[in-house]
Formats: sequence, structure tokens, C-alpha cells
Amino acid sequence: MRLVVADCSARYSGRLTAHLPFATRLIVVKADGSVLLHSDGGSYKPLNWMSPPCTLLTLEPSPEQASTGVTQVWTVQHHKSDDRLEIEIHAVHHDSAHELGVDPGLVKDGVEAHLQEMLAAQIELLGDGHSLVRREYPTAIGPVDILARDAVGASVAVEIKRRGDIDGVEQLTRYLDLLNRDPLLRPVRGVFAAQEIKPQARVLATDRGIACLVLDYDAMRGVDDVDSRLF
Amino acid sequence: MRLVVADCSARYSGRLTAHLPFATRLIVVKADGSVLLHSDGGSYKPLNWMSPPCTLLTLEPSPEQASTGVTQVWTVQHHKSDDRLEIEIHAVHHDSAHELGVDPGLVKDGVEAHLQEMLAAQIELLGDGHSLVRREYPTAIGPVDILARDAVGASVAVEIKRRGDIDGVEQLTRYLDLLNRDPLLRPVRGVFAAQEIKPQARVLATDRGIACLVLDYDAMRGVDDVDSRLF
DNA sequence: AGTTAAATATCGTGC
DNA sequence: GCACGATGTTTAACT
Repeated sequence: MRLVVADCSARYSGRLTAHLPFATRLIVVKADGSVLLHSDGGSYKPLNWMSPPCTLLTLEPSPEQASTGVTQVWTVQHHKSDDRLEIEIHAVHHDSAHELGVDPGLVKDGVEAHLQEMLAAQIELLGDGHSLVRREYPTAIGPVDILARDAVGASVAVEIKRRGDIDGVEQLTRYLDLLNRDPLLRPVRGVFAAQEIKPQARVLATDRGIACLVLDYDAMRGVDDVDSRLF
Repeated sequence: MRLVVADCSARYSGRLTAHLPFATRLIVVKADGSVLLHSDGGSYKPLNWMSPPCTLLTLEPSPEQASTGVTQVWTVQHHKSDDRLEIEIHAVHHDSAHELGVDPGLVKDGVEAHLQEMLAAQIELLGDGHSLVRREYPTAIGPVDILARDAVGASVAVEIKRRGDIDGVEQLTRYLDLLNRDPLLRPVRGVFAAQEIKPQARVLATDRGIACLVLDYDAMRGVDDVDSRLF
């Protein structure tokens, strides 16, 4: 990765045509040849950039360009499209190169696990008088996210997803089939809980007598925060 | 703007919970306090970031953290939300600060003007035998993008948009009303030309006897390039 | 079907 | 109404 801080202007053509007037900017050249032009504000998005795969060519300025103070011209050409970024570099304030190696990348922690945790703590969201039996209730084909009992003591099996798709309904259906064979539990109702429930999933669930529960992540987290403030 | 290249790991919580395993990364701290974590690949998007308004706090590592090689802990807290980014910094390979000043920002060049220019140069796209009368043909309510004549000498008014919406059809309709009052021009046909024509706009245009023309920006530019190569 | 990568546009929101 | 920010998401492409 090469970091250059320089006075520069730039021109981009591709999906649209645009230009960057003369200013001091950070130019990042990544190992894959991609280029980012950042100002000292805005957002995480560069003012302009070229995504890989692309090739960076460093050229001498034309006499005309040189007469206006341009010391280098960088052209970045995308390999698969006509996207092209041309940077005219004047004074260079900083220039350094660094070996960064391969990055393992961002790991998203389980939102689903968090939802399960919070719903277990706020089990009354299933309805008044509900109580938690246990999380990850084991069955022969895997654990059910939550097993609870309603106000009259009947069993309720809950499947939790971040995005409620048809697959989740099928999964819950299989669990319900199994659980309802257990004379100590049956009858077991099903609740399909998700941050967002797709219309098809809702139709399928309703058709099978499974209730749908939309989980408001922020609201649930808010309640959790309030709870935690009590300690 | 501060540029730091360091071995680090990070944790983000906000809309989701995620973490970045230990690796060497570029950390950009912008003048507004926002922070960007970049790897040496990927795209223009940082691995993780915090957008302004936010505050960066530099803390001493806890004994536990220090024992794993952490030399600094940066916490970046968003002002308006619970978004929080925590960076554990181990070895620092580079650290520099730069004054960049205010950036004038990206200027998007007129795409619509360019389309008009190219269509005027390739007026036969309207149909065989068409000829250009003039661009920006003046009327009492503003200039029509292009006025042309077809193979038999009848007038054709063209409205050009990047995205052909209902508004554009309405605009062209008003021009046609006016132009058709001119005995020297009438009858004047209308052509609605755009890179992309929305279905509703197409229906409305067709209903009013206005022809629709989808402009292929790349193809038109290609022809222009070929033309320019002749010189 | 599941997985990864791109998005320089559009939307919504805040000023 | 306008400008800016966010999409840490959505979709498209691809394997």
C-alpha cells in the first residue's frame, strides 16, 4: 500500500464524467492497483476512486501541464470497462509504502444469537403470561432456539432468524413435527420470530398455523439496556 | 488527517456487532474525528469505520490487554447513536499527520449536456434522413433541447433526459403545445430521448403520440470516439 | 442455491 | 428546498 499526500486535481470518466478541482488530498494506492482519493472530511467514501482490476500508469506531464505546475500524471484504467481516472499531481507532501499482508476481513458476530438472548430475556414478547423453558432446546434434528410455555402451560417452540425466509418456516415445521410426538410436551405451538418476515414466509407460516412475530432489534436492545442499568 | 499503519484488531458494535481479527492495516483519522480502517485490498470501502460526528479517545491498555501486546486502545464513539468502534493497536509501523485544508469536492460534469451534444452529432439516431435545425431551440417557456427535421421536412422536437421520468414528458408536452402554434413549424412531432425511460413515462408519452428513444450512452460515445479519431 | 462483490445511484434525513 | 450522508444494505453477478 502506497500513501501519497499531494496537491492534485483529477478527472474521472466512466459511468459519469466528473472532475476534482485542485486541492491537497490523500491518495491511497492499494496492492491490487486500486486507487482512492480522500479529502480530510466527508464520509468513509473517497471523493473518487478506481476499483480493481485496474492498472496505474505514471506518466511525465506534457509541456503544457508542466507549465501549470504538474509534476506527475497518473492514469488509472479499469480493465473491464472504460472507467478511467486521471490524476494531475503537483507538490507531493508525503509518499510512503507499506507491506500490509492479507487481511482476514470483517467477521460479523451472530445477530441471531443476540436476538435469541434478548427474546429469552423478554419472553413476554410472545404474549402475556409466557415463561421460558430453555434456550437451545435439544431435539433429534438439532436444537430449537427457544422453548417456552404460555399462560395456560401449553408449549411454544420459537425459531429465530434475522431475515425470516421460507427456509426458516420449514425448519420450524420439522421441529414442531418432532416435538408434537412427545406426549409430555404436546400440543406444541410454533412462533416464527424475525427482524423481518418475508411475505411468502408469512403466508406459509400462517397456513401451517404458525404465528409470526416481528422483532424490533433496537427496541429490544433498548429494554436490555434499561435492564442492565438496574444493576 | 492522521495516517497510521499498525498491527491492530477491532470491534464494532452498532447496527450489528462485528470484529476484525489481528492484522496490519491503514488507520485514517480525518480532521472531523472520523476513522477509517483499510486493508490493502477490497474496494474503496473500509473494512470498518466510524462516521462523523464522533469522538476518538486514546486510552492506555488494561493490564490484560497489555499482556497480549496491545500498546494503545482507541475508542471511537458516535455522538448521536450507540455506534462504537474499539481498536486495539499493537505495533505501529507508521504515524504521520497532514494538513489538507478544505476540499472543493467532486464536480459532476453535465451528463445531460453531453447527451444533447452527442445526439446532435448523431441526429440520424432519430431516424433516416433527419437533419439538425438547432440545439437549445428557444421558446417562450424555455429552450427545447433539440429541434430537427425528418426526411420529409416535418419538424421534430426532442427532449433529452438522463432518466426519462413523467416530468420530462410533461415538459416536452408543453413545448409541443407552443411549437405547434407556430405556422412555420407545425406540425411538430415530439421525441422523448433518455438513457433510461421509466415505464410510466413511456405509457404517458405513447398516449400523447410522443415517440420514445432510448439513448445508449456508451455506444454514442463510442461513435463520437471513432469520429474524433478521423482527425 | 449459496456465495461474494460492487455500487460514483438513490434514498432518506437533517439542516 | 437543498445538500449531504448512508446503504454496517441491497442487489447483481457469479460459482
